[in-house]
Amino acid sequence: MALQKRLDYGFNGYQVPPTPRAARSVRRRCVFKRKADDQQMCAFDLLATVAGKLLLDGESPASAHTSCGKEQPAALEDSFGKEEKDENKPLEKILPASGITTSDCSEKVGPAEQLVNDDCKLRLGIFTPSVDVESSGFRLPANCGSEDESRKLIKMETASTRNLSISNKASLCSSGHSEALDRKPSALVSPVDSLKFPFCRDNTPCSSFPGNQDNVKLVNRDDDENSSECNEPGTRNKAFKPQPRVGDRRFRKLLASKHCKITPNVKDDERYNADTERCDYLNRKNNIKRQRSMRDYPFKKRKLYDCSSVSNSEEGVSSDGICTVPENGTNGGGLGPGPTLPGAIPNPTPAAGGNASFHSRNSQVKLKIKSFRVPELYIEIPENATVGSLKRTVLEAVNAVLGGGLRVGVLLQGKKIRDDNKTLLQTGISQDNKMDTLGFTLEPSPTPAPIRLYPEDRRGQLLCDSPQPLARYPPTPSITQNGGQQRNLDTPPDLPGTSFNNFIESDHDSAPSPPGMSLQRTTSESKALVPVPSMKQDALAVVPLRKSKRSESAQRRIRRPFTVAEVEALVQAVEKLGTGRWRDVKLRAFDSAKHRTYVDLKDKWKTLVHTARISPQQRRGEPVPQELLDRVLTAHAYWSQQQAKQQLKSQPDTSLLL
DNA sequence: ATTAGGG
DNA sequence: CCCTAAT
Repeated sequence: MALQKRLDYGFNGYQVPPTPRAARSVRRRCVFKRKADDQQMCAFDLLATVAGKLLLDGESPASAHTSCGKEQPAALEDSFGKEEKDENKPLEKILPASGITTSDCSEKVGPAEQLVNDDCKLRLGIFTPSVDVESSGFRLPANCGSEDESRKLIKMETASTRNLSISNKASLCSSGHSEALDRKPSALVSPVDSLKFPFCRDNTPCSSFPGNQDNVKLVNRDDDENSSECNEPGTRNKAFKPQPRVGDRRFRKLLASKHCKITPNVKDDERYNADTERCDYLNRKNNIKRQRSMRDYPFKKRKLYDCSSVSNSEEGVSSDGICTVPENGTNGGGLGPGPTLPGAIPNPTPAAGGNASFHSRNSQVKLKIKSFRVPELYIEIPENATVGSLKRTVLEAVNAVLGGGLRVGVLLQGKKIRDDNKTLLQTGISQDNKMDTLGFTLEPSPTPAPIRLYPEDRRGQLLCDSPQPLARYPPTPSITQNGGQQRNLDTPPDLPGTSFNNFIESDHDSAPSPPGMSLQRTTSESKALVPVPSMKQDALAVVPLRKSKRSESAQRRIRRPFTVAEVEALVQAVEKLGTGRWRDVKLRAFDSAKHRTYVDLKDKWKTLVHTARISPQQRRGEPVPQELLDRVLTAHAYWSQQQAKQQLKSQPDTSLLL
């Protein structure tokens, strides 16, 4: 690196040590650095600050953009709005023209900066597809006092994102109440206004199975090698792992969920926070649904997956006591575990001093969150890296942030509302005149056990103090996750923008984004956002130091569920070759799928056989056509028999003896 | 390097 | 998917 010049996209966050794999990869490096003074903060803090402006319905129709452009996800956009198409082109070649420069980014970023020579910061913005309010808006049943207007539609505009000055975050964090901090826009921001990340992409690498005949070979572009190294498990930053699960789900829901209803019931929130373990299922489900809907989002949650696994271990280890407990303490006293139906009327949560009377009426407040913007990311990448790698790097960075576990904060008139138990009415959110000042922020979720960099940090208190999001989007109750079939009607998993995971995962494909989704530049950034100090970040920040048992050794490979096409290829190959010849099967049908080893195929077959034997209701993951499963059983039976015969022949003695 | 099977 | 044992 000494010789190499790096671009540093700023994200005031954490540093992510290159994973072994990344290290090996000469091509690029991704390093997240956090500012020196910001060491203890978690990147998430910064990133996640998002503010939203709520507009009353109809207030500014123009602002509601629902169209979705087709852009590549994570496409690097130069300042001119022109997208660099050649991913293989070295950055240095395009940078000058693109406005991304290596020029002067003088700010020191912190300890890590030794690695960095030049810092160029790009602002990253993430845009969620606008969601139709009607169908997708969040509904917040609120107890309404005087006015019974049944519903207010609120459109939330993208809030502007700003960099938080982190200097005194300590105070910020600890102070229990929100102060609107004022942040100054970071000087680091490069000319590049923002990178846009469409949430809605529909690239499906998915392969329709090509060959119908005998030799089916999957053309798998899923090469590990080519795909971003960053995405590779090994490359993945472990630092981020801790938060993923919860955040993942939550985030997804926040972003995309249509039909999400949020009940004011705080308790629900709490409950949801607690459940971090179902992410996998959720993800899986999402994938499935997605496919069913014909929208294959290429990105799978590869990273998240890894992250979670790692993080978990970390969590367990972390001694801070920061708990993994999501947020209980303060408000949610006893959240009943039982799932609350979305439509259920929230129990009035008597906040201290709250007006119990209010809850008698429920007015619905509809909110539409058009997009969230991710504040700043620092990315370090070699100058000669390709655009494609840059994209992946950015994607990874964003993913790390988003997938790390987010929670939502609610700001009203610049103040953070910490009491989750208050009703919208009580806080004034339901009042029209205050809608404008309503903002949402994304904050790192405290849930994942953070690993702290500095032992002495005051993280503990911070965590405790952390504000409770007013309206957190409740993840679908366990129902959804368990029964593959049954899902909450209110939360269709399929939304394009919904799964961030997917987004992240697909490094290779750059399919066109699904119609309807657009990336728009947020013009409103300037307004609306209220500064939110990030506090719990500490937890996140910790990550870098963590040494997981695994960290040193090879990392677990990313989970890559077999697609139906792959299954078909496998079945076909096995039908022909039989079981026990996995190497041949691999060569025959998965020769190009570098990430599928013969062991994987063997394992898959094993699971397929199992899957075929269990009832459809018990099956999880992407549904495999019954027809294929039947073939699996047939082939399995046949080859098992063959095998038996073989053995019989080879060892007649045995039979004789018996 | 493969195969088989348990975890 | 991982890990191991046995080939």
